[in-house]
Amino acid sequence: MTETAPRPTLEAVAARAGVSRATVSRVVNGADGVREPLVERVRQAVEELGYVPNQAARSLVTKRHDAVAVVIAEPETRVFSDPFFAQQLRGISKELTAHDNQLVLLLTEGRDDHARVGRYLAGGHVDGALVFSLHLDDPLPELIHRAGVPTVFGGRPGWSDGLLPHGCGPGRAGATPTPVYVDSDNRGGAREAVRHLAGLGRTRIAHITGALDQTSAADRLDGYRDVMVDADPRLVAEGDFTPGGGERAMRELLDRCPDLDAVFAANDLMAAGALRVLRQHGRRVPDDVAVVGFDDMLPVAEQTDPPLTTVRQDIETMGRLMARLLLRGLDRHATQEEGVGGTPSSVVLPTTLVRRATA
Amino acid sequence: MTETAPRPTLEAVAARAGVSRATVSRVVNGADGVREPLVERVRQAVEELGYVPNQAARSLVTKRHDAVAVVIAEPETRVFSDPFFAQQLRGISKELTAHDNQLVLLLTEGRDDHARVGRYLAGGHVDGALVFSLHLDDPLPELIHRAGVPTVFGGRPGWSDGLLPHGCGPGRAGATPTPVYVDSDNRGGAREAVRHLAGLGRTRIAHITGALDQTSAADRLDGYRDVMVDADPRLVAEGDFTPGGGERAMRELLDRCPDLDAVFAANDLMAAGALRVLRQHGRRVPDDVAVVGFDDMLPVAEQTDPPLTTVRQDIETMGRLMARLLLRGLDRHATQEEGVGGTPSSVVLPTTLVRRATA
DNA sequence: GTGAAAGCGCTAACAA
DNA sequence: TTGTTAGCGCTTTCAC
Repeated sequence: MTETAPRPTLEAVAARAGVSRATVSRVVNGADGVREPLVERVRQAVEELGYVPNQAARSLVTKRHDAVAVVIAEPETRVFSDPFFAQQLRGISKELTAHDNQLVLLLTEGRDDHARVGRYLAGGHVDGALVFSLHLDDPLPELIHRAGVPTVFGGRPGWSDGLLPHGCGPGRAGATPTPVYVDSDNRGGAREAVRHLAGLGRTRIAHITGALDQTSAADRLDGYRDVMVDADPRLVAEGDFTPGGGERAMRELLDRCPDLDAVFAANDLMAAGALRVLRQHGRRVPDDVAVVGFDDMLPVAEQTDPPLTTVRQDIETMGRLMARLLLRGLDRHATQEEGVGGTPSSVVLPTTLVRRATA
Repeated sequence: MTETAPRPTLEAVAARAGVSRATVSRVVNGADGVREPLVERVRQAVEELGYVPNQAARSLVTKRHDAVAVVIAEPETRVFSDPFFAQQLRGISKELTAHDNQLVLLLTEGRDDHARVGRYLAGGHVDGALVFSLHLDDPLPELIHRAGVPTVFGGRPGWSDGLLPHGCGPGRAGATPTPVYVDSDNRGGAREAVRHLAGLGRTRIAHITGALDQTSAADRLDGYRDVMVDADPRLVAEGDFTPGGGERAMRELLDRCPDLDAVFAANDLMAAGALRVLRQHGRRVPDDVAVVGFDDMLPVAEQTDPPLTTVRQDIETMGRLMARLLLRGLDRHATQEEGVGGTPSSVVLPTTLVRRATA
């Protein structure tokens, strides 16, 4: 299994190079003010001994970890099957590695996991956290808040309209924090989708919602209602952002309102499920029923039959932005220039309609 | 973004409870030998202060981290779209959390990432590593070896037949390590698949390989050849374990050998791709062409049309086993009982043929 | 420019 | 049973 020979320490390098620990530290950390020949000697000693700094020791004094946790409140099965997360993580990962930060992925399914994640964050393994796919009444924000870890949320948290859900923990933190988040203009995007369908002359426009305990789903529903002011409530069916959920919802809708002529699904995965059901029921798309999705997840939207018209949000950019916001906040923190660049605040990104063949 | 109030230390708790740091440490770590009333006082102080141990400080002295890295040598896009990884991670995750270990996921795409991962592992953030999806000539094993981190591989590493690829690093480690790995009986499973097809009376049996720089793909090809001793070499097309690769390979095969009557694909994803191409070309499955996959990835194998006959390997169990082997090894290490339970050694799991409709 | 020394927060001998 | 003490490996003043 590989043996664990004791790793060389700063001390060892210093001895070998014939200098003090302080000098080695300076060289290793790229501080200037060390004369060239010494630098060379130290470099060589480091090389020869295969020295790598012990991060625990370093963190103990610097209180930095150069690591950021990404917390996703979904079961593995979803995280690893919904391309949404892949894209978001890709964006985050790029930004973090560009700034030499490690990404630590934490998935939380159940209650036990929450406790574990809380301990991990509070244990000071990471400098900050990126949290997404929050659900209503999720204990996570409270936990994170108590852990005192700087955080940026992906998607507007459900409790942003006031206080944290369960009151503040002992000792930690002062005022109720204003959450910093990155989100798409879900409501606006939904409006655009539904208006597009209406512009096509459709009047019986149905909506398949996402999991309504997430703000993204609720916001898209609101957008739908903005346009369909007095819509038949039976035209709305609740989904859960999964293909299976989309199928179920579509069947339900077809059952309740056989005369529907359009469907706006809250994401592409559900739209794909809906398309399958429509085909099974002999409805032609877009002739009989027009369909619009949300996300523009390329591997999904381009592969459906026919290719999916959808609302595009730049997910990778959202990820990048989350990471950037967090790192900037950490920086600001470190350099004490509170308020110079201004406290980072939330960002809402615009969406665009991508026309393909389903509407 | 949340403020960072200084966290309370052991010292603070001790002061508040009116005991020594040692006692607090004992209580916090669940050591017995502390009298009940004191335990109570300490517990309360911990609670009141919201104390959480500083892991960096703890690791510095214990040299334990209760964290394990999972290293996957694939781009995010694949990791997050191939259910194989999801299942494996699920198994690993279950086993690790059962033993109170954190899972740290490290994805490595390119050369830069390798260096970063190497630094991370050598930096002593984790007690061990679980590595999979290794490719031939991957610098990872060498890096990990130099980092001196106990490791269990998922799938037999390509260099197991002798030494490490590039010679040993400076200072670290002694003898060439025998890699510990968990794998399926890829060759045996492939043989069974092909024999099954032969048993159906098929004679022009083609094979779509996986990425041949991975031992799993090479082993499955070997199994195919074991049965198809003097097969037409044109019956073998190279794929890459992705659906797109399966489609390409299938087209190639159809082009080269229009008379083929069966296909064994090295995984389900490629089999699904092959099925699509066969349908496009008007071949009926299994009447004209019988198809067998590998993996028995339920969300794939059961959803294909018709449902896929395939070689089942229990991926989640593989993951669990990898984690268990690693943890056991770490334990052994810690308790010095070298050799008592025997050094953990590799495991090869059996496969079974699952008959559905394609063969 | 370089080194000596203090101390980050914790655990683990060892004493009491 | 509890407290005292000595580091773990590193960074960082502060002298030289």
